[in-house]
Amino acid sequence: MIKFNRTTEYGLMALRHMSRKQLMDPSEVTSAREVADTYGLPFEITAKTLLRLKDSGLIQSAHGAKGGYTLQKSLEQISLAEFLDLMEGRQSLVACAIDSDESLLDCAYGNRCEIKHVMGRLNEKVARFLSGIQLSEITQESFNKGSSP
Amino acid sequence: MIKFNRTTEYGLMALRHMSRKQLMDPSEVTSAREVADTYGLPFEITAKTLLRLKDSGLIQSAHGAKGGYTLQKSLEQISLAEFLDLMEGRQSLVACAIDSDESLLDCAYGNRCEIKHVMGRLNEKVARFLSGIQLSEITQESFNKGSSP
DNA sequence: TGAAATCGGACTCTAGCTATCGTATATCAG
DNA sequence: CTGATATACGATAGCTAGAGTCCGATTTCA
Ligand code: FES
Ligand code: FES
Repeated sequence: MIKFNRTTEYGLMALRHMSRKQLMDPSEVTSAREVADTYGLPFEITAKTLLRLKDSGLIQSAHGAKGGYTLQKSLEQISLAEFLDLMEGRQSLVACAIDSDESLLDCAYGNRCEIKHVMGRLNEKVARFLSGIQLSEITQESFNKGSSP
Repeated sequence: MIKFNRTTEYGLMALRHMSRKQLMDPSEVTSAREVADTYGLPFEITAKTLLRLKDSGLIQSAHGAKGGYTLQKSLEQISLAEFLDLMEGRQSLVACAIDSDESLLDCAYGNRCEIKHVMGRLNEKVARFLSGIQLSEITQESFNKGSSP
């Protein structure tokens, strides 16, 4: 149903790591090697993940020895929806209802399926839900525990 | 991020079909062949899907010619969370946080990962969100369009 | 000059989703 | 009784995306 892929989680772990480090000294840089070694992650994938975060504008990079990454955007300004878009690409509940318009693209049953429109609206509902979650809620401890159980 | 698999959508299409049919005459039965032919779905998978719905107690089966399936449970009593559990198995945002307890099972980074607890709470939040959606909202037209944008 | 870092591509391996085939069993109509 | 139409069930193949690995190029600091 709903599941993060590995790179998404690696990215969250890295962002949390950098966020905590830069709380004290904002000039501190973090290398992919450091993140991988700290948490036991595969180095190459960690490097690719950080590169992706950099290409997305979330972090900054510095080449060469003593180089590494630093946070560029405040994690309060990024929603989980945006982050998932960046890491895993825009997804949809069903293949043919990413947007209400470009629907029939890769769905063979688009013309006969009667639940497409409903799926589109449900999709928007999910997107709103994910947009309401700040990345800082995840990378910091103290994630809102009790709501209405 | 979040995506239904095919059998889940086939199941929803079938439930909607049966629901509409039985609105007028509750004694009407629906065969897998009928569903598959109506919507152009592969027959074998449709049959397997309906069988799964029957094993889950959502629908009833009648063997032999003139046999088929009939709705057993009211679709208002089933949440999207339950349905996804039935169709795709209990899933989690991350591999190691299905429940707050049995966490470290199949996650290699469980001991070092610092976002596991947060992921667990986020997972519960998603579950509450999906539990708040009735299956009838999907199988009927008129899915709640505007909430808080 | 070498070590450490970002950058980039190509490749394998695997698990899970999707689909198909074949077969057994049950029921109704004639 | 027989054939048509159902459900029920298992085995299997193809495919795709995810995850991980390997190799190389470039940049920068000491
Ligand atoms: S939304 Fe694609 S077949 Fe229904
Ligand atoms: S929750 Fe599994 S590694 Fe973080």
